[in-house]
Amino acid sequence: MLSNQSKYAIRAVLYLAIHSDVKNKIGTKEIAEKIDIPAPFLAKTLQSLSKAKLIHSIKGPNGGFYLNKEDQKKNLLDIIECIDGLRKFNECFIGLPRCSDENPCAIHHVVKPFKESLIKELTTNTIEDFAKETQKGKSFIFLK
Amino acid sequence: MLSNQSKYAIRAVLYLAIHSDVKNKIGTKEIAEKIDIPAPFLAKTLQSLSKAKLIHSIKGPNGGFYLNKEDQKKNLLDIIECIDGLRKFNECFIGLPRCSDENPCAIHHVVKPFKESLIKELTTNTIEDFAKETQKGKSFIFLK
DNA sequence: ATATAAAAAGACATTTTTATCTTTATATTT
DNA sequence: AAATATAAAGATAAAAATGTCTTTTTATAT
Repeated sequence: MLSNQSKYAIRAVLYLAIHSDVKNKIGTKEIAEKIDIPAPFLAKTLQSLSKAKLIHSIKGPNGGFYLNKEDQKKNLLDIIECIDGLRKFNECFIGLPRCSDENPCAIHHVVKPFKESLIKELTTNTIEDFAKETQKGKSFIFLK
Repeated sequence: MLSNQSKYAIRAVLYLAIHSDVKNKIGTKEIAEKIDIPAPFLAKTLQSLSKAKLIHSIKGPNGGFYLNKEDQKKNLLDIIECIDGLRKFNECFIGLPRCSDENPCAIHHVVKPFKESLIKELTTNTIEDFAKETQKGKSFIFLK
């Protein structure tokens, strides 16, 4: 479904949502260790998110990545869009170039409702919302 | 979501469901042209399906691929399982190794219902069912 | 029997994704 | 101002997915 990179991005952003703010920046090494993903690849990933202003960063000693208040209000589809693009979500399940409601592929009507509701879930819930559930101990972003 | 190969497999199988039977075998070239996908890659794909007995084939002059009555009763998840495996459907949306109902990832509860219903749709409808809708002109397996 | 047409099998090539390493730029601290 | 820690950028490497080509096997038709 998602690329590894998008998965890493989501986990890293949720980690930042829980543990960082403007006063507490976090480096790639810590994040990579805590959510158990390759550090150099994560660095690349966070750079992309930072360039897109979905997260923020400061260089130098005591620098690192963090989410500000606005960043917390973004949603997971913003993250996915930045890393993978939305093609995956929009394109036809069996790869027809012009599949649409008017000219549906053989399984269009079976797949469409799930796509739509999934997108709705990923856009109406904020990063903060997901982070809060994890902070309450109701869900996890790492599991060994 | 699905790999290209799975998408090709589904389209090819639906093509065979509509156009083939034991008396009317179809070669890779015809299928590839009709559903607009690379012929050699399709050949590989059909060989895998054939090996798994999800479709059938005969070598030699007038040989080719076809679906028998039993094959028509199989479902699309069988096809996907043969080509991609089911890992994609079972694994955690954000890549946690031990994500489960008891230890859910941060978005487990948001994603789970869609996965389950999608799997249900892909298993309860047969290949024949999808083919019939296409034969009625209500859906397509190629679209230029 | 022989020739032929098709799938099956296997080797090869390309592209994309994933991952790592090195250098550069920049804030911060001393 | 200098040293340092960190992100940013860029180059390289490895693995997986996608796609192509060649050879072998086998059923059919002649």
